Amino acid sequence: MHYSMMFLPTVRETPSDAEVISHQLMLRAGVIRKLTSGVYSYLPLGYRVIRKFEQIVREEMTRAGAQEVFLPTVQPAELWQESGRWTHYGKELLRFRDRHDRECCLGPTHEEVITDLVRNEIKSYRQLPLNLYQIQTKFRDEIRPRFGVMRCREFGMKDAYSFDTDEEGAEISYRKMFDAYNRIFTRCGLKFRPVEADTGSIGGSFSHEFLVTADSGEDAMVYCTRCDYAANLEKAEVPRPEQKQANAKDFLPLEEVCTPDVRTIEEVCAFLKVTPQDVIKTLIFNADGKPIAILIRGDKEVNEIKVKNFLGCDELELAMDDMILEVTKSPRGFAGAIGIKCRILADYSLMNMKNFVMGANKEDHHVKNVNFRRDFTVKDFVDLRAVQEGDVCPRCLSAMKFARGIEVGHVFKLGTKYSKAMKAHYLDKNGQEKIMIMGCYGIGIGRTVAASIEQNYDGKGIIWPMAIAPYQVIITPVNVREESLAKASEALYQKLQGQGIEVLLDDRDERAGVKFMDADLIGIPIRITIGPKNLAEKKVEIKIRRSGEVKILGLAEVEAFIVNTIKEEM
RNA sequence: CGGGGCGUAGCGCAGCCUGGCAGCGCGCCUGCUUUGGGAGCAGGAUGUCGCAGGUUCAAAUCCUGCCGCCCCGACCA
Repeated sequence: MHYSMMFLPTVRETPSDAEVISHQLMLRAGVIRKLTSGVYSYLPLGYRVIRKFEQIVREEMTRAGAQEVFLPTVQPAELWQESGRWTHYGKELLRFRDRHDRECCLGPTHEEVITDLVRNEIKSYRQLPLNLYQIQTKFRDEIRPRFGVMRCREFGMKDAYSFDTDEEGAEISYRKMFDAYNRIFTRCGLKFRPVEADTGSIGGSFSHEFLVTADSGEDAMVYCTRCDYAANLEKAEVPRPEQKQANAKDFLPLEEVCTPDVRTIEEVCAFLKVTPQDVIKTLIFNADGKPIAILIRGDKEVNEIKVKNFLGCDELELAMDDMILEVTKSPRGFAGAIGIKCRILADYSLMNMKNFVMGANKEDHHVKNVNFRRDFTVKDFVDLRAVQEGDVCPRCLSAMKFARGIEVGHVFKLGTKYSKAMKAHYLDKNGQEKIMIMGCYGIGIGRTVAASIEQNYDGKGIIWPMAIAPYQVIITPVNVREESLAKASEALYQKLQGQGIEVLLDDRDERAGVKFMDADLIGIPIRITIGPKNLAEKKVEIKIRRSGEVKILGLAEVEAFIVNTIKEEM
């Protein structure tokens, strides 16, 4: 491509509304432009990157045995009503009516459509397993789009869906996708980590997120410093402490104390001269309209997702004052387990506590020296708390570290959530009707590209990894008005293109400095500078964008060197 | 949806408080000079000051309503 012909608007100044580096650089380097909130156009340079990444995804999907399909964007409400998600998906699902007043939506994901397709065509175990994937635009009406293409409303996504006859088959399908994802992100030169994750509204039983490590990432994870345990913070488990037999002889007498206007843990500790480790927090939640009390040690925080998953409820929020009054007979700030009028869940952190402090379910009162069994009983201790700095690995008890990342891929074992609701059945060897076992596997296309920039940039601009670079080489004649330079550049351009190399020839009548700046900004991995001094000796300069390394090579050696360098970096 | 901010030339912004000629830098166009890290000089074009209404002799500026965008939170994966 000749740069002078290319629609590649670069911008010197940083647009004021771009917060993260990838967003700023994508705008500056002419990769994307915004149309409206959360909706972006990809310009030629950006679209080349997208297509290169998609190509890698296609190759690895094919290698893993998946077949590409192309599915509708507009979907009828009936399908979503069948799966139950018409009511459950919420406002992110953009709904509208067509001219016949039929309810429709824009597909935010395609489980319903694919399940419908497969149930209509697949009848026998002989036709399974099957893995179909699509690379398409999806729409989620995000409450607040942000970070450019990273969290937007309209976005490109690869989704694969697997159908198996049984659990073992589903495990194999899942593993294949898991491996494929590792290959895909490795090929793109990304530093990433698969972590155990919560399944959220997609549903299902088991899941991994692929997080590209970046401080700007929206996801927090913990990982073990010794074994390979890594989990999203929402999912991260806490090891179950060993339960020691409490000796009733150590129990001090229960004592109610007046604590006027003392509500928070800090206030209680200051007032009673105890530490947060001596106090039990009693939090009243509203779970689908029913009150539930969560007991947790004063220095810990509740992980609401764990509570939600344990209860299997749809909605969970801290209770309003009227509900608190109803179950504790006291205002907010004095809840405790003794005599409370609702179900109680206790976190692991309480297991070996004795003589602790908690609310008295009475205004301006707390109780001291509370003990299990004697004062109240807990059926079972559950892991309900948010992992904190200092927590150890649930698998091997070694130290864990915190990190942030960008979710670029997510694999789910769906089980029968959709196949059951939508009756995706097949006949097994014995002529028995069985439900298919499903999995789904997504990759955010634009988001991965943005994540790659978050990991590959410097003060001058983007540094594309070779595998997804829009062009592998940029040829920069220092002055196109000098015919010898222009000619030599054009000749080299033709020669490299003949080798199948993707080359951008900067034939603009611009000053050298401008061209260098643009070449750095748009992040082409290899720059060949053609200047008068070197050319007089039949030499050119090669500069590697990432390392800044410079080489002077004879014209005859250039081709081999470039071919080699590209091969090494792919 | 709650809180905050912004909307003035293609981009980045000043002007608004205290009403009185529509500005600056970059970019763009023309010419000359310059040509290996965002050139210099000279000349030039570009505005529904987000939209609508109101106050006023006079509104970018004050008032009301609406729209759009950004940030924080809630939400979502």
